[in-house]
Amino acid sequence: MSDVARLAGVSIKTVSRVVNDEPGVHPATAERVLAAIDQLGFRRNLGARNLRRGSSTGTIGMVLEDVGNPFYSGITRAVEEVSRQHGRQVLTGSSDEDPNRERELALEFCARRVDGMLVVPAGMQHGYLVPEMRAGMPVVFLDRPAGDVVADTVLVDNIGGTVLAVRHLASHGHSRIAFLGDAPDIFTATERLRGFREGCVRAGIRYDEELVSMGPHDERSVADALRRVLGNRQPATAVVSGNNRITVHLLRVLAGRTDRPALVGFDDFELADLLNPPITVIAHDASAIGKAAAELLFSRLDGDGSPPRRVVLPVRLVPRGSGEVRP
Amino acid sequence: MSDVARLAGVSIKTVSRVVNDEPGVHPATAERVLAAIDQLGFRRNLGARNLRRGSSTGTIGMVLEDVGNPFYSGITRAVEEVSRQHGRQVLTGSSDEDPNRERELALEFCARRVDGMLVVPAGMQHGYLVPEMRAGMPVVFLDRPAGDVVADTVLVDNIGGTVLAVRHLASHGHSRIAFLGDAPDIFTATERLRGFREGCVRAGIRYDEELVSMGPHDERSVADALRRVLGNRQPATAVVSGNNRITVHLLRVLAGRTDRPALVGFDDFELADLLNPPITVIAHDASAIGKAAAELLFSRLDGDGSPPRRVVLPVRLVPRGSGEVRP
DNA sequence: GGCAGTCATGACAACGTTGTCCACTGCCGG
DNA sequence: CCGGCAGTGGACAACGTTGTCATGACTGCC
Repeated sequence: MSDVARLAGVSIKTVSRVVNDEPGVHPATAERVLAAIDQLGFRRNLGARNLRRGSSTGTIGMVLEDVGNPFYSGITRAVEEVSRQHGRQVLTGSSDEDPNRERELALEFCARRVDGMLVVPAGMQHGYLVPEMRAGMPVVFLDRPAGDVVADTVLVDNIGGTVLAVRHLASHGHSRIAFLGDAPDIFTATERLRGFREGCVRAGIRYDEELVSMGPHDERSVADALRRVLGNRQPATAVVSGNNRITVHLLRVLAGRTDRPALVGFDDFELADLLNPPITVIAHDASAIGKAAAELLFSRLDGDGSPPRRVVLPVRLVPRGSGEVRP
Repeated sequence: MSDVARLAGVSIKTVSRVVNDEPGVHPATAERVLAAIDQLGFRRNLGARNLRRGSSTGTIGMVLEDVGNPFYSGITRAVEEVSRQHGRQVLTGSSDEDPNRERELALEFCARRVDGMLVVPAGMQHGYLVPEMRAGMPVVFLDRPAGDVVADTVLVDNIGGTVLAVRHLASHGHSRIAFLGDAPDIFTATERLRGFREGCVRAGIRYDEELVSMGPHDERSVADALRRVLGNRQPATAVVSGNNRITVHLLRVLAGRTDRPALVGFDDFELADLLNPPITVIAHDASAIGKAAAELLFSRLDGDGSPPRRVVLPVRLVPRGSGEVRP
């Protein structure tokens, strides 16, 4: 900046005035300054600016499980969109379900003085965020609630979703329904299992633990689980899958078989409608989650001091065929 | 920091020494300082630190087309991974193919003093980056080359890919092959078209402009284009699709028809193998692109001053069925 | 001509941190 | 008893900006 000032023959403060569009600079002077800026390729240092002004850094942080997963990248996209409208950039990091990594990323973002943070919790302990939150940094948790702090949270109706799935399958005559879910330390997994159980009760079906297999799941473990529930003395005639990845594994395993059980998957996914049979899913909108969470975050940044909110977004069953099979 | 110093009864410099693990602090003193830090929830301001040290900001910027697109989110994930190994955070932004937005994002990242930048070009003019590059900021372009600057670039073998696709279809007896590509101002689109043409020549097939439709494409325009090439006096018996989104649109359009042409799609996508018929694709690895680009960037940051490189990653044809149909 | 009132500009401090350099305390050997 | 040395701690400047306030040159008016 002082280089620019020297070249334009003005003081550094005048350059500052020009780059900040402050009034009170003679047009001819401004012209000279702009020319100098252009010639030197000067770009003001936002870090220094933020330091001096004590103002926001213009960034928000986002910790999620895996940007590579279409579900989370959909969320990311929506968050980016809302952030743009509010003039903020987004720092992202993937935790890979590792609580330490989540913590590391979140604290790193704090040190960078993000204006706010969106977190898809990997672990159950979030006490480490309390000092920041007390210092005024808003945090919104997405997809899963925080372990041990009260904070804004955006969830989908996990329980309602699996209740719907079971009801749907039961209404098509299934009474032996299996559930393949994610690892039980993941909030959404246990909620969906709970909904599954509740759905069984409401539909008057016996809840059979032998038909439940909780992850972590890869293709092989899904194959094993499927073999088990289908090879049972009283085999399952339908399966509810706990998330999009498990559904995909399941589809790949089922591709080789002829005795395909009915299937309802939690989470919608691209091309589900073009498979044979098309896959019935519990759909919810990833971008809606991102949008709701980001908007909640920005309302906090705009001074909304109301008590922490818990937003639960609705899910809907999209019947496509795979769940309408009769046993 | 001065609060911490006051609470611990030391000078602010001593606190600095403690947080930086500098030698020359009495263990008992360090203990007191750490306790004070913990009690106050102090987190050092990385912005100020970087300003003072004139060191790297520990961030890299990444401008891409749309994080929500699985192809780019795969790249993002790989970039994140490599960046983590090099101790950097990643700022991302989606340009939506808008050159102005790309420029805006890139300059914003520059103002934040990112250590380096990865750019999927939306436009053809990148002169605006020259000052930064001259000032030592490495930039690597991905998926498409920069318009008017010489710089590191990571591409896939677009031409080779469509040549392969045409050869494959021709070897199954097709001689009337259509090409549905993206907008011609997108580098990959014209390259793939060029490969298509070249493939026709090599296979001894007549290249017929009436069978080519360049986008931008949505589902409706794909349907129109398909109707045109199939309704031709000499209808196409096979289609090459120019990218994953066009392929998906095409699949949705084709779902209703019985006279399905053979199909080879550029870009692999999840579940392509589970469709009926399974979709033959020109596959390349999104994460390999991200990894290669990020590693190139970090090698520049580590001082590699060799001339700009152009890395072209191989593609391969994955035969699955949709391309093996006979006319 | 003098005086208030504008306008354009600049000097200086401060943001939170760290590097440099100096000062103090003991303690040792001569 | 003193000089020097090792081990500590602190004062101060600087990073690149911007907010505050002061300065100086003009203008218009009595």
